[in-house]
This record gives sequence, C-alpha cells and structure tokens, in this order.
Amino acid sequence: MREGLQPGDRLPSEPELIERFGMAKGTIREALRLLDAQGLVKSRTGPGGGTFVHEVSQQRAEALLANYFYFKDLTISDIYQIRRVLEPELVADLAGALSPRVMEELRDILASYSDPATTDEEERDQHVATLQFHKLLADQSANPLLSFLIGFMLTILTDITVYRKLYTPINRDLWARGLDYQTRLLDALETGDSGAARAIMKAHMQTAGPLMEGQEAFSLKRFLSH
Amino acid sequence: MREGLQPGDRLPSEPELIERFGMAKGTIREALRLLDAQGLVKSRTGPGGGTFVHEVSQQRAEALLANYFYFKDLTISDIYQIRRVLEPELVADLAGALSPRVMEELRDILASYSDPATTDEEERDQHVATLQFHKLLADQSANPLLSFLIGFMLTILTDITVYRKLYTPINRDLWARGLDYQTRLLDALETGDSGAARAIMKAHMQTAGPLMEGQEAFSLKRFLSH
DNA sequence: CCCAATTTGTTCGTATGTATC
DNA sequence: AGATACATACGAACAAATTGG
Repeated sequence: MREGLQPGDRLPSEPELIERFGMAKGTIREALRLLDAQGLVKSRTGPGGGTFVHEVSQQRAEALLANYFYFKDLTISDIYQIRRVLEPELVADLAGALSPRVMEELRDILASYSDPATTDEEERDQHVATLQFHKLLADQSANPLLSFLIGFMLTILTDITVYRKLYTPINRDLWARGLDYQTRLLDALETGDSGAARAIMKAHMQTAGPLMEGQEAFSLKRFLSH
Repeated sequence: MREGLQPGDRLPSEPELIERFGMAKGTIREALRLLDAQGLVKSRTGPGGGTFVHEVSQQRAEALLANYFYFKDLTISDIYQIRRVLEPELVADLAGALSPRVMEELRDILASYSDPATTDEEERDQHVATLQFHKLLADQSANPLLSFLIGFMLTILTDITVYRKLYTPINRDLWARGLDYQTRLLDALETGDSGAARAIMKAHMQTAGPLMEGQEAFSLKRFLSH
C-alpha cells in the first residue's frame, strides 16, 4: 500500500525480500501467506512469475466474512430483516438504469421457472434461480457496499438451499405470487418507475420473510466451510 | 471445522502436524499462517502454548472486509444510503429492550457533546462521540448481521473523521438538530415506542445524509491500512 | 531467582516443481 | 531441447518466549 502498488504489479521476488528485510526465506514466505489468505496477492511460479498484487475478489471477501458469522448465531430471519430494507433500496436505484442486455437476462431467469415445480429437486433449482435473479440485480448497483451486502446474503441463502432442503414444502400459491411480484418488478424497472419498483420489492420481501420465520432457528455453521 | 473444534481448543502441535500430514515444518507453518490471517487461530509460545482456535473478532472481520473495498470506489454517500435504512431498523428493534446500564451510557455520551464545539479539534471529537453513540446502539442488536454491518460503516466513518478533517465546517444549526434528534430518540427507546424511534432515526439520517453528499466523492484507499 | 522443559519462531542450505524463452 | 527464473518444499539446527519447579 505504501508504495502505491496496483493490482497486477509485482512484489519483489523472494530473494529480494530476503535481502531487503534481512530475514530468512521461511519468514518472508509466512508473511506472503498472510497477504495471500487475505486475497491481496497471488503467486505464480516460473520465469516472469512472482507474487502479484491482486484485487480482493467478492468471493474471497464473502468467505472471510462468513468466518466471522461461523461463531455467531445468525438465523434466516436475521438475514431477511436486512434484505427487507436493502433490496427495495436497490431496485429504487436501478429503475430506468438497466441495460437492455441485463433486462433480457432477467427475463430469461424468470422464464426458467415460469412453470410450477413438480419435484423437490426442481423446486430447489427454482429457488436457486430466484436467488440468481436477485443477485443479478445486486450486481448492477453503482453502490459497491449495497451490491456486496446483498450478494453476501444471497450466497448464504443459496448455500443453505443447495446443501439443505430449506424450502422443502412446495407452495404453489407462494410460487404464483413470487412470479407475479417479479414480473411487475421488471415492468417497473423498465419504465423507470422507481417508487413502484421499491414498493413491489418491499411487498415481495414481506411475504417471503415471514415464511422463513417458520423455519427453525439454526446457526449457519455447517454451511460455512471452504 | 471437520473435527468440531471450538474456540479455545488446541490444534495439534507443529511436530504433530508434521507427522500427521507428512510435510515439512515450513509448509505446516505456512498453512497455519493462512488460518492466522483469517483470524481463526492464535498461537502462543512456551509450555502450554500452541495454536488455538479463536473466534474471529469483529475488528478482524472489519479489516478483512475493508480490504475488499480498498479496490472499490466507495463514497461517503454510498455508506449513508445504507445507514439511512439500517439504523432506523436497528432502533425499532431496540425500543424498550435496552438495559438501564446501556441507557445510562448513551446519556453519558450525549452529555459529552451537549455544548457546541469551539475549535475544529473539539468539533472532530464530538463527531467521533456521536458515532460512538450509534456504535453503542448497534452493539445492542440481537441480529449479529445488523450489528456488524452498522459497526463496519461506523468504523469507516470514524477513521475518516479522525485521519482527515471530514466535518470541518462547524455548523451550529446542524449540531443543535442532531442533539435534539438523539435526545428524542433516547426517550422513544426508553418508553419502548418502536415506531417513534424508527421515525426519529430516519429523519436524523435524512438530514445527516445530504450533508455528506456535498463532500467531494473520494475513495477510501488512503484510510484503509492496517 | 534461576534453571529446565516445552512450544512456537527463525535461519540456512538444498532440492524439486513449473513456466518461459 | 535446454537453460533460466521463479515459487515451493524439505530437513536440520538454533533462537526466543513462556511456564513450572
């Protein structure tokens, strides 16, 4: 940081660091591992190789943050409490600002679950797809913090959905209402009606939220492993 | 994780790990450094020492997450967009649920800036104190995610306030209004009026927010260093 | 107060794997 | 195909810190 290195820039080679800091190879390598674990550098072997500054990926940041919650009793309803306020905020920003390319992608995802699921497995896949719908929206935000936070919550919810049958009871009524919400949301986003987008998402979150409260409270420990 | 180790539990000693995985000392130590950097273990020398599982501290989690935003163009107004919706949610939860002990602490903090600042330095200290007021509230939440997110934003804002004269122009009107908001908020929290607490905080955030928008947009790079 | 045992921390020398020219 | 420049891994030794006798 002090030397203003940018992603892609090469750190001094190990022998150079040994020379510069007057330390042994092992010590230098342990130090580099500390940066490695934080996702700040990546190393490559061979000529032209070395250790390079690397932008911390969203995936890495999510994994590191998940470690923190490994020791906390975070529940599904805790997550929904945050989603309930952040996602309406998100779509209010996005109304009228989405590219045709993204709009099309959103419609594609929506189409992937336009028919009710018939099996538990199909049901699970559809739920993952709805989460992808929200994820794609989150990725469009100009606010990196908002984008990350929603993405983080969606990753947790997706992991839980995949590794555990979270949404087992098939509920056709809920499915129909969710589909209706998202269809109307797309319209509001396209026409640029920020207020409507916010209201629709808010209502959507308020129906999805209480459903989760019914689930037993449980810690996320078993899902957070890398 | 696989062996269900809890915070405080000891990992095998280095010689044991060397034996168990059939690897050299340096390799084992680099692996332990990876866990160390994530805040998952701490090592102590001497008899009775070793490497111990450790709960990831909030401070560490914040620092690791800050690394992610080091490469993003996060602005003050991005942060306020999130605060604006999360902090009202926080105080709505907290209304009527705070211990007399905490209420007293909150009043103490409030009292520490009950007189208008006369110097820039005093002004800065008062702003840090107002952030502490919010931090103390965040710490009371039963929702670990909500608690962490607000705490994270407050840490960033505090760092900026301390290391840079963010709030330089002394604005007595704003000071008076902020004090009024917080006083009324304390009353609402004490009487357990959840709706009022939410409304007051919302209004508070909406006056503080636009003030920040006036600040030039800038990245947080220079502040995020550990 | 000092000594001895235990455990992590550090060093050095060497060898191996890997990618590039 | 071979030389070169890297990171990666190994092994033996020594240093430093902490604890208990």
